[in-house]
Amino acid sequence: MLSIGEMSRRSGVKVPTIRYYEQMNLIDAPERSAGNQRRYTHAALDRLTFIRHARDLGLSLEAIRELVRLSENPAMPHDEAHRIATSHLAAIRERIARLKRLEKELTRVEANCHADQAGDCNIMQVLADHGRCETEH
Amino acid sequence: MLSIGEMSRRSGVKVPTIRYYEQMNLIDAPERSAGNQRRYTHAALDRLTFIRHARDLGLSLEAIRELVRLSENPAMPHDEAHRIATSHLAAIRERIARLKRLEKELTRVEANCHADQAGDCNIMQVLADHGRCETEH
DNA sequence: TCAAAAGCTTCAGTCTCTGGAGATATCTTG
DNA sequence: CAAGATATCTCCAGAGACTGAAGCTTTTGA
Repeated sequence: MLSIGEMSRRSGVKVPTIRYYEQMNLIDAPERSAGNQRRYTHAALDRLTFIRHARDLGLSLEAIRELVRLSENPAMPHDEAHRIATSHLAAIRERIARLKRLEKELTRVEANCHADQAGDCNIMQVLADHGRCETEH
Repeated sequence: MLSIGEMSRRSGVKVPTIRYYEQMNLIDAPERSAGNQRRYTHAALDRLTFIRHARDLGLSLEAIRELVRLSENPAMPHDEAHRIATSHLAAIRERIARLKRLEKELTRVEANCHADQAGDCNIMQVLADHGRCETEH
């Protein structure tokens, strides 16, 4: 049995956020100790980690709620889960591509920016010039 | 002179968001038409695009406000701008790495998921198993 | 055993938008 | 030029996803 702090440490989700997820019905209310403190199972930790990763992926809590529901109901056809998850894939790829470009530029900047004034600083250039990039917005 | 809708189309920032940025002092209040509608210069469009990209990068509006202030004051040393921007670089790289991993896995899933039930669906596996991944949280 | 650390509930606040209502302005086309 | 469609205006409320503080109780560990 894990305390909420232990859950937080292991999942990377902050304590108040875990309570928030419980309130939002993303995770089940766990058992309580004699003194009314939350005590989680390892299954609960797995679910929380699942949520954490789905959030990293950019899924909304609503989408995650749907996925969680489906995963608890494994007799249900998976088309729905697929639809929810894949509907985010294009957006994710777009985000990755943009971030990768910016990362490359920023890395270059970091390596060789020797300007003495903000106006000459590459970082400004990167952020400003990127406006003329080919990505459609 | 650009209308707010034109600004929105060209920058990819929604109309209410542009007004919000004005209210938050991220962009200057533009001139108005005789009928009180906002009319923007191309410089304003550049600035908005700058903000858009900085947001994509994950900078907070507060950080952007600082950068904007610096970029308007090009006589000021750029260490500050550098500090603000580079302070996000590690986090960005981390995000990219995580997203890349997940994208790879999701792509694989998309290509060959033929399960009939949610319990067998790779997407669930990906999200759940990723909990055992090497990334520290 | 007893103090420090962790947890509890409640509630308010933050950040970054986003949308609706109702009124006004601008553009387009007949 | 008139009229109708479309775009803007302001104001305000709400959403989504947390986050933190206050004041109190429980657990832990030296």
